[in-house]
Amino acid sequence: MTTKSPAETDHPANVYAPHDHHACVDSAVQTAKQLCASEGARLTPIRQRVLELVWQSHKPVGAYDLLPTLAQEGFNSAPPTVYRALDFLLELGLVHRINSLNAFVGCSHPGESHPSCFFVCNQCGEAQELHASQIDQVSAQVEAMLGVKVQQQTTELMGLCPRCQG
Amino acid sequence: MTTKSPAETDHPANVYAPHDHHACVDSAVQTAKQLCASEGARLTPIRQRVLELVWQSHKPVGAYDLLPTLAQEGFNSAPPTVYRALDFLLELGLVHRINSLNAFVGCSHPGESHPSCFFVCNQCGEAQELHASQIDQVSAQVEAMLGVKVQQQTTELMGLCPRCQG
DNA sequence: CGTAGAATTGCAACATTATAACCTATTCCG
DNA sequence: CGGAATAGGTTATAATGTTGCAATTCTACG
Repeated sequence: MTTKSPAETDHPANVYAPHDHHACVDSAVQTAKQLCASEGARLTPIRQRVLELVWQSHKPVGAYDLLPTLAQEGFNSAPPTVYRALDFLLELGLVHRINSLNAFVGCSHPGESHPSCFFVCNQCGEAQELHASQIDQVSAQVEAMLGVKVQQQTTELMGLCPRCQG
Repeated sequence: MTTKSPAETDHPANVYAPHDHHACVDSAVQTAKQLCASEGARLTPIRQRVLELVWQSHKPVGAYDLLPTLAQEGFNSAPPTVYRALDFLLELGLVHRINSLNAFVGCSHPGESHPSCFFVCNQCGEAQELHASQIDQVSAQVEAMLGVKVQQQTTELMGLCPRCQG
């Protein structure tokens, strides 16, 4: 695989379309390594493995779902281990948390700080990260309306993906 | 208090400004009664009391926070009791759930189905429901972009309210 | 009325998700 | 090296939410 800058990642524009998912995982790990290098953060084996496991599919995954796999692979697998790895990945923006599901999913464009916005299929569970242009305008509009200062923003849309509508 | 249609409720446009909070609670209960009547739903004592308690402030409140008060007042106060009441109120759109806080807050405009959108102050914890015009356009934009069908939508903004920016 | 069916509530146990506290091991860097 | 900072191991527990079933209350309808 050729080296790419963090911005040029191999993620499909629509996860509900067929795609080479292997490339998703590879790309996520590559980007993570670069980001950690540039931030002086350490992508330890546990952290990298948790990142890979989160990326195993586009379905948000619960922290406890990761424990058995980590145990099988000889990693420590107590809850704090996984939560610490996830917290690390969250801080670097490598994963997002889907609050309505208590679950975690890989970020398709880490590095650039951005509001978290996902569509999640109610049936198959796959989540697509979005950069709807309207979303970015919301915080500005709200700041103007209320006189507040927005620090974080997350939007979660649920419904049926193209494959699950028929 | 004069009777009002559900649309004409007594809620301030900005909860961070001083307001007669008693009117918030009264209005919420009145609206709930009307809505239940028109829907053929039963606003039982527990359900009404839970609604009132959720409305005691504009801070989202955890389900377990309600248990001691209900117990003091002679209501049953096991978790299922509260969760059932909250589920009922959620279904009727009388309260919203703030997923990032695992907490519940009164809806200021029940009756009209709408996306849930809140600003929550990271410092004082008070939550303001919003009807940012951009928000309503997001689901249409996402449906067009991905070919999905959106069924629910929630947005949560966190930051500092006018009073807490000092 | 009065009873059948539906909705609601009481209750006990349990499941899931997340964190606290405390200690050891590793890594970084002067 | 040696001390500070970071990361990980371990145990226990907190916080949040659910299941299943029995008992009760309400409602509609004959």
